[in-house]
Amino acid sequence: MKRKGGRRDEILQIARTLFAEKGFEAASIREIGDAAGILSGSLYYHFATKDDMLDELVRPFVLPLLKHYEEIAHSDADAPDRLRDMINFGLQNLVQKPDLLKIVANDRKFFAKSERFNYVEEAWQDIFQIWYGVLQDGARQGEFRNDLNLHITLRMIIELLNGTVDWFRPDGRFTIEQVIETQVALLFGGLTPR
Amino acid sequence: MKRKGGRRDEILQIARTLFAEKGFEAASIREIGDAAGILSGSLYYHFATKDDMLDELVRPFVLPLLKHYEEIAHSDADAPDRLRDMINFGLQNLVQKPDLLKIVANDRKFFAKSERFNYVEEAWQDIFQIWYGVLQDGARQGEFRNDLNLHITLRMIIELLNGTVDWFRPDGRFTIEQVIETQVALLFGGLTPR
DNA sequence: CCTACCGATCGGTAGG
DNA sequence: CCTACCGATCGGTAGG
Repeated sequence: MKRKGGRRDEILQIARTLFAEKGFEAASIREIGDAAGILSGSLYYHFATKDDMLDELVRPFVLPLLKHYEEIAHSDADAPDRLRDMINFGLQNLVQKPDLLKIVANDRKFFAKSERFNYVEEAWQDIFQIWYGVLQDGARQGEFRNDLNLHITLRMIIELLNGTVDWFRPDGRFTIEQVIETQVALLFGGLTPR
Repeated sequence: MKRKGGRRDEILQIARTLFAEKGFEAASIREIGDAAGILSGSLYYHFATKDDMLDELVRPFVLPLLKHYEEIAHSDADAPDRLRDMINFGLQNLVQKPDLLKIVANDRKFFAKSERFNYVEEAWQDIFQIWYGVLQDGARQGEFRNDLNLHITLRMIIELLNGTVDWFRPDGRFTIEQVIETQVALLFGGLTPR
């Protein structure tokens, strides 16, 4: 009885892979069907629409993501430690759920223009606010430099993390730990030797 | 006689806008026709294929771009100055030709998979190599820290610049000079006060 | 889950 | 540059 949704879940995971690879709109239901060994029309026995498949994948990913960032940001560590923790979490999350992060990061235009998926863009905005708060705290406490435009700095950090989605491969030359170390070192210390 | 291509060029500039806005594949020839006040079929009086339109836009943009980076990289300034110049050029270029940079940065997947447009991805690879050389020079000369993984650092810098394409607006809150200043300051000096 | 479709849209074309 | 199309592909459906 628990196994009833087994096939359904298999299809959903196949869709996840294709959405991440080609983008949601570019991935066709015929490709999903082919990969699942099924006719495209038969997908509609399991799911009402293509959008439903996306929603079922993305919703349970985005909301906990936001919640986790909130938890880190509201801990009582100092701003540099919280920033480190957020970078660490963001990149570890990339390794654990690369497909979902790719979808959510690369299809932002689609989510933003779709009423149904507005919550994804809203979650991004919330996450940005959380990062911004940490930057602001650090600048006020003198833990970060106060001569930087924080909005631009925030954009830079976000691009940095979301951009990593498109080149990092777990089986590649670098471990995620190396990437985290380099990104934290560069972000905190800069290129110039001290 | 010189005005013969006037209409043709108008259409090309309309296509440029739409390719940048929606991505090359998502922008349809019907949208281009509509925006030009023409039927989609009539576009083929001016251009043989949709790919031709893209090629005519992208080729004369990409090759000089690569050449310009090469010139900066081969100047006899020290590595930090060359890096500054490259960032400066990259961001000024973003202001002057935002559409073309968006196309070339955002449709990389398409260019990479298309044989005809391989030269775009190759130009990116060449540009990355140029940046990498400057980073390497600086690290060897002791002008940059030597404890950073340069490959990962390079990725970070590229993402930083290409990511700016998606949020910077010339009519927005920040001037490009502010963005350049912040990016250079953060990249060279880091978040931690000295 | 298959058979057999649907209307809409895609890039592109022949003939004027 | 328009008229009037083409075959291919899209997301989705009725009936079994």
